[in-house]
Amino acid sequence: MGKREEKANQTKTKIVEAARTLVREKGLENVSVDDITKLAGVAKGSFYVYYKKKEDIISDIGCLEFRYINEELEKMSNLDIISKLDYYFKRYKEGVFSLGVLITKSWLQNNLNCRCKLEYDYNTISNIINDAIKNNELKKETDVDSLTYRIITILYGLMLIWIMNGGNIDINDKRIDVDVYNLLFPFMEVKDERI
Amino acid sequence: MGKREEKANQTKTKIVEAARTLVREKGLENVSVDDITKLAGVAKGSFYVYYKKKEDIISDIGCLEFRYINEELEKMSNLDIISKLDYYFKRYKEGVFSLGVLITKSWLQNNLNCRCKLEYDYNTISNIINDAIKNNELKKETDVDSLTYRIITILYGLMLIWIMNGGNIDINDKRIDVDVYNLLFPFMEVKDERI
Amino acid sequence: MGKREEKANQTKTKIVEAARTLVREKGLENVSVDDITKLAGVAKGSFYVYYKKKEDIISDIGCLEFRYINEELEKMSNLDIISKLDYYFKRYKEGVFSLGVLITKSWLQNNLNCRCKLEYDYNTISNIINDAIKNNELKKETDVDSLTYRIITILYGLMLIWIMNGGNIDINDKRIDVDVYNLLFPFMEVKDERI
Amino acid sequence: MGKREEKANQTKTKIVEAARTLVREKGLENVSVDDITKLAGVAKGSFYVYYKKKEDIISDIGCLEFRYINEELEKMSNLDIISKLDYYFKRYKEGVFSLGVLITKSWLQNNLNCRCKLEYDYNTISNIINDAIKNNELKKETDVDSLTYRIITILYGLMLIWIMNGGNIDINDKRIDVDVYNLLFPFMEVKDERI
DNA sequence: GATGAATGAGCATTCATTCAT
DNA sequence: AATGAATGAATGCTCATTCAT
Repeated sequence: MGKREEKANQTKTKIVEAARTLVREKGLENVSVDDITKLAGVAKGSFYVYYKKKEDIISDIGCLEFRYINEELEKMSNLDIISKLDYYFKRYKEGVFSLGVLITKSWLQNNLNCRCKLEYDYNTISNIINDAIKNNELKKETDVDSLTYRIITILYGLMLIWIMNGGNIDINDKRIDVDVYNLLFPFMEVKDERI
Repeated sequence: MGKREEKANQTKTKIVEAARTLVREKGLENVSVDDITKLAGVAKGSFYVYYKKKEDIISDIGCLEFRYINEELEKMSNLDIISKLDYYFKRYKEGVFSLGVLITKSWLQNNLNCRCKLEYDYNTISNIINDAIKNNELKKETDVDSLTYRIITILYGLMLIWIMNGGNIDINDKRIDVDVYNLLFPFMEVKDERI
Repeated sequence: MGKREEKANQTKTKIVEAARTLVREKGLENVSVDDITKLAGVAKGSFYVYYKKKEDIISDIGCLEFRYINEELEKMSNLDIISKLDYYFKRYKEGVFSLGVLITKSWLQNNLNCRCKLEYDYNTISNIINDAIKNNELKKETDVDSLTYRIITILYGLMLIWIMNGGNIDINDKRIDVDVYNLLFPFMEVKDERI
Repeated sequence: MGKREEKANQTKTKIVEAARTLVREKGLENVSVDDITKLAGVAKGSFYVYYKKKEDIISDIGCLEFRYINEELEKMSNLDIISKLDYYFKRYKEGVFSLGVLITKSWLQNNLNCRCKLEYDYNTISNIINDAIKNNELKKETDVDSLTYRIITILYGLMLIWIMNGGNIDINDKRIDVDVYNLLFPFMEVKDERI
């Protein structure tokens, strides 16, 4: 990477980090491009070197956090589905938790119309389920589509509750706990003796 | 009702209906007070006769729809919990459905910071559960708080998925179907022979 | 006075008193006709029964206070000029004092363009001076016009200083004290032995 | 100065000059930002590049004029107090005169609540007086505070009279003339033989 | 690439005034 | 005389975006 390229990268990083800080505090709608570039210590115009529209920066702020989760999941292929989903729920909650209410809210609002996040999450979860079917953890006749949606529903429901609570809910609060075992119970191949 | 009062009512109705139409199409943030009053065929200032701030109209547009549900539930006290919750989920989806994506989105965004809706829904559902415990439908030791949150989680998750799909999901689509029986199974007093 | 007339008078009185209270607190420019009529407990339209324009109420609020002074002065014709002016300055300060900063400010601002107040005060003072000349208290060659202006200058200067201090100056504070004797000294017929 | 900077300066100047013209004609309250920028031939938004609020421009319009006076006074330290005060009154009147009624009125109204101008003028005048005491022009026991206020009272009274006359009073009109000698007479160290 | 002055459409909100009842 | 719903012009201010340097 040449010096020029390096400097450019620095500028972009400064902008993203400033934006992240401000959006976390006040939410995207209450942060102006002016605020961002001022905090970043760069010129207003520089913002538009990297982003066409103000909103375009959101994906750089928020998605990153969630992408980590999926990358980590890929390295856990040898674990059973319950462990994977437990982990997934745990990390998801941590993601929302660490991002803060407002950043999540902004991210939510700016993605509310596009299906991209939904599709992304769908793929992650359906992959986990398909793997489990291949490994005979879940019944062959499991309706992957339905089960995936059932899980996403819970995921998004948790996110919304957390936001509506203003973020004032502990990550381990039992009210937002998910009982993965009971969730999967009807679909499991070899019934466990538990219960 | 005198002539004056009647006319005043008409004016407010015109405004709410115009607002409803526009917000449904474009979302509150993209609708100006000017747009609303122009469509309603009244003066801009008339809007402020009835609402102090632009956002204040949202509750008149949206909340009504959801309140109906709860009123109806009260009339169903003789039914069993599964029927009640089935009905509740069905009506909730219909509510979101008939309101349209954007109106729901607006409503959501303008209520995201206050816990009022969460509390309202919490009360409705925990009442249903408590009734079921009294009627010996659910185990005495059921953790009402947890179960209520589990149901709300699904409710809100569904709402979010539906919105993220841009409203293009059929109300009967099995992906957003809720299996109330399985949901309650671990808490039921007399185990059914099913499964 | 008939019953009708009496009621009408009550309404007007309510309006003036409400306006007075509000203007005293916030200044006319920050008080709307709505505020006034709401506090008065009458309909907005009633305001326009008595006043053509919003500003028209100011004279009813403010001038009254100052008119008293002049009426009182007329009853003091037998006193010497120094007593009269001492009294005049004292009452003027009391007037500004009791009206409050904002009402005075409003009154000032709404009369800044018209000469009426200036003329009114001019007449009052020049009358006092002319009387004094007749009574041989002041020299026959006294330039009435100049002396009147000299006194008004001090009067208005005091008022302005008082306002600029936000009204937080004591009515007896020596900084806004006027030494009438020294002021008149060069114009007095029979030099006093004082000093 | 770079081209950019130079241009920026031009823009600000255009705005101030346009504002000055309009405020002189109609008073700040009757001039909109739109009017100003239209006359200046710049975009409305440009106004807010230089001023946060509309009122903020007043100081740029008005204060300048008065600051000149104080700067000039500093260069006159070798003159006697009567010359200095004569000069001060003369320049003050000229300042108000050249600013126009409405600009002064605006400036007055926007400073009426803050003591800054009063304090500024207080300092200027008390400096002159203290110098005079040091130079044995005035008695050592002179109450500086009182005398300063006495002078300011006249200053502000003159300003108010001038404004109330709609500016239609000649700067040399004897009615707004100040007899500095008589004003200082009681405080002078070595009594002149005049009178 | 970086800058930041300039833009100008856009918008929420206020409020004096009117007039039918 | 009293009402208060309706009016709609007026206005301060924001801010995403452009572009000459």
